[in-house]
Formats: sequence, structure tokens, C-alpha cells
Amino acid sequence: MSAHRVAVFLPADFSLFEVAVAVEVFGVRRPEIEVEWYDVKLCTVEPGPATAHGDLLGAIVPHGLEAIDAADTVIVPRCATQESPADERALAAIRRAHFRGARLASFCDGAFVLAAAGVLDGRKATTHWKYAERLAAEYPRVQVSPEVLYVDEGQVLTAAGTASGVDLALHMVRADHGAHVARQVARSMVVPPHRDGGQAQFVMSAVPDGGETEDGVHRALAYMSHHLDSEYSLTDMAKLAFMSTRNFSRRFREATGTTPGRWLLHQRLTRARELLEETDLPIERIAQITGFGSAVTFRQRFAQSLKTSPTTYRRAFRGLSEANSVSLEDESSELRTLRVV
DNA sequence: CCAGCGATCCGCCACG
DNA sequence: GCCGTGGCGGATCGCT
Repeated sequence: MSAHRVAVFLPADFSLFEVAVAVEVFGVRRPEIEVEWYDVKLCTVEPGPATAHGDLLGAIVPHGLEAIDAADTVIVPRCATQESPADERALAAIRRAHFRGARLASFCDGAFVLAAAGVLDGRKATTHWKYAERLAAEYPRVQVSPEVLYVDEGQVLTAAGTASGVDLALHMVRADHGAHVARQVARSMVVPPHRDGGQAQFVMSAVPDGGETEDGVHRALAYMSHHLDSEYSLTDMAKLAFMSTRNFSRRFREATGTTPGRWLLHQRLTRARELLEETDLPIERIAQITGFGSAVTFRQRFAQSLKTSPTTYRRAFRGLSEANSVSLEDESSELRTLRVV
């Protein structure tokens, strides 16, 4: 039984911040957190001397690509060298990891490395808004969603800008260990556990020009996430945004990368998970609060996307927080695969 | 498991 | 012609 292994891939000249984000979240052991923490290795094609930001800093990278081969999660932070394509040996290692079933994540323009490795083909992905257009042009098989903080495609995750790496990293911790642990990490880093008040994944990012905060879609999103109990048909949502249903669907997809229905379901499930983890409310009540018509539909949709029942889910997390890292590996690796589509 | 039915999603096209 | 909008219809989804 061993800890979840995280390999952070560095190009020959790397960018400090994104690497620091990965190290801060996955590499720092926090005594108050009582689950077995990640085992982080920084690696590169040729281990040894490397630089950060040109001549700003020299560093020694201890591991080679074998760290990728041994990892459960591979993180590709910003590659900083936009001109030169990634090393073919690194791409091959990433491909191997992918076929092996490892989880891959990129921050910022690290998405280009994943795209070059081919693991984004046919998937949704995001990158820094500055590069979104180029990513889509160079890799037409990648469905680029430029306006989200991050995209979770299950085994392949991509974060948009620099700081949204924090959001994605916390999201992964949440998937692995639950909202409670993610919150502890966030608290220790003094960042909000979830941008936009506890809602998930498809929050709009700070994209420069579309920055009208009073945009109809955003208003509808904000309203619904604060009034999650209650049902919303497509027509209702369109009314909240003062738009026709057709236009609303269109604007919605642009702003969030998903469809209204899927977004709503995802919001409801995320909230339900939090309630399961943090409260003793009966399933019936949670179903009501999170806007599922009945406990039956709640259980059904929950099982459909998380592959467990609400009660099992709750029990798994309760077990985790009470048992001090005993037999955590099995449960956490099971939970690791839980994800919302 | 299948049928039936309404809701949703999205391509296509017309309008201003 | 361009762009944003919204109506229509068909494929598909998800519920009963």
C-alpha cells in the first residue's frame, strides 16, 4: 500500500508559479489532515540542472521520465517554451501513462503538451484564454472551452490560466479525498475552497472583454446556484436571462462549456455531495434541498454519475475522516474514480 | 427490457 | 456582406 504518486513534469526552462501550485497542494504535508498524503516527484526529460524563467533561477530536477511511468497522476504545468514543441520522449511517457489509466492534468499552456501527446483528442479541454484560439486551430480534434476555470474529463483535466491551477488542484483533492479535506487544504493556503461560493467546475473565468458581469447567462447561473432547490426548465432559465431558449442555450454553452441541463445536474450533485459529507441530513431531505424531485430520482442520478449510492458515499467519507490513514488506499483509490460527467 | 411521450439540444435558416 | 438573434424540426435523452 503506497501513497498516491504525483509526477510534475517540468520543461527544461519552467515557470515557477504553476509548479509551486502543484507542490503546494500535493507536496505539502499538513499535520491536521489525517489522510495519507500524495507522494510528489518533480521530473524532466534529462534530470539535473534546469532553469526557471531563463536566468532568473537555477534548479536541479531530481527525476527523469521514469517518475511519469510510476505515477498515478501526472501534472503538466505551464511549459513556458511556446516555440519549441515538447520533447518526443516526454510525449511518449505521457501517452504511456494515459493508456495505463493514470490521471493527467495540465495548467495553462501545459494543455499544448497534452494535446501534442494526443490525449485530448475528442475531449473537452481548456487553456489560458490567450492561447485558446491557437490550441483549437492547431489541434482541431480538441474541443476547446476557453471560458471555464477548468475542465474535468475524468482521466484528463485541464486548467485555464495560472491561478486556476489552484482551483483544479483543489478539485482533484476533492475528488480523491472529499470536500472536507479539500477545504482544509484551501484554508491552509488561504484561498477560497471553491470559487464562486461553493459551486463547481463550470464557473466563468475572468475573461477580459466579455467581462459584463450583468450578462444574462451569468445572472441566471448566479440565481440558480443560490436557489438550487426548485426546478428549472430550459424556458425558466431563459426567462431568468431575458433571452429566447435558443439563444440561451447558445450563450450558455459559450459561457460554461456545457448544456444547461448538465450544468444544473452537476450543481445539484456537487451540493448533494457536500451535504452528504458534512451533515447527517437524511437522503430525503438532501434530495429536497438540492432540487431533485424525489429521493428516488436523486439516488438514481447520483448512482449514474458517481457509481455509488448516496449512503455508501457518505459512509466512505465518514470512514475516511475517522480512521487514521488505516486502509485508506483501497477506499481512496475507489473514490478517486468517482467523477461527475 | 421496451414503448411512448415530453423535454432538451443543436443544426439550419430567416430576419433585422 | 456581417453579426446577433430566435424559430423550426429532428435526433436523442430521460422519465414513466
